[in-house]
Amino acid sequence: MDDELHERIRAVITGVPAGTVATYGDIAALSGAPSPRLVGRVLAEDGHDLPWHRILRADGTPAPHLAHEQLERLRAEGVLADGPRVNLRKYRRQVEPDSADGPGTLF
DNA sequence: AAGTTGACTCTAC
DNA sequence: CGTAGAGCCAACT
Repeated sequence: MDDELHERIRAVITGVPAGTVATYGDIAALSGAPSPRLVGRVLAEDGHDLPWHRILRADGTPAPHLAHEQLERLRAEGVLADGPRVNLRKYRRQVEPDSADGPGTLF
């Protein structure tokens, strides 16, 4: 049943560390969701108890209708947004501090 | 059953 | 940086 997937998605979102952010695609990949859209659906339906404000779109901008509050909440957690956009490079999953590579080559 | 919709993403121009 | 199209999946009409 997809109930399990639903719960798994919730679990992954809950597991996102405070002060960091993740994209819908990330949640989808980590939870095994077939598509990022499912993540959005779960959040819309049952995200009231989850740290939904840590979930951003692939370009670092939050969903249009929530943008205002989301950025506000993130700011309260120490995630500083550059305009309407959040620096995914810096806050996304808190990637390793060093990749033996110059800037821009990460990921 | 077929068409829309939506807290999405990617590639192309 | 912007728009456009295609792919995507489950719920809703």
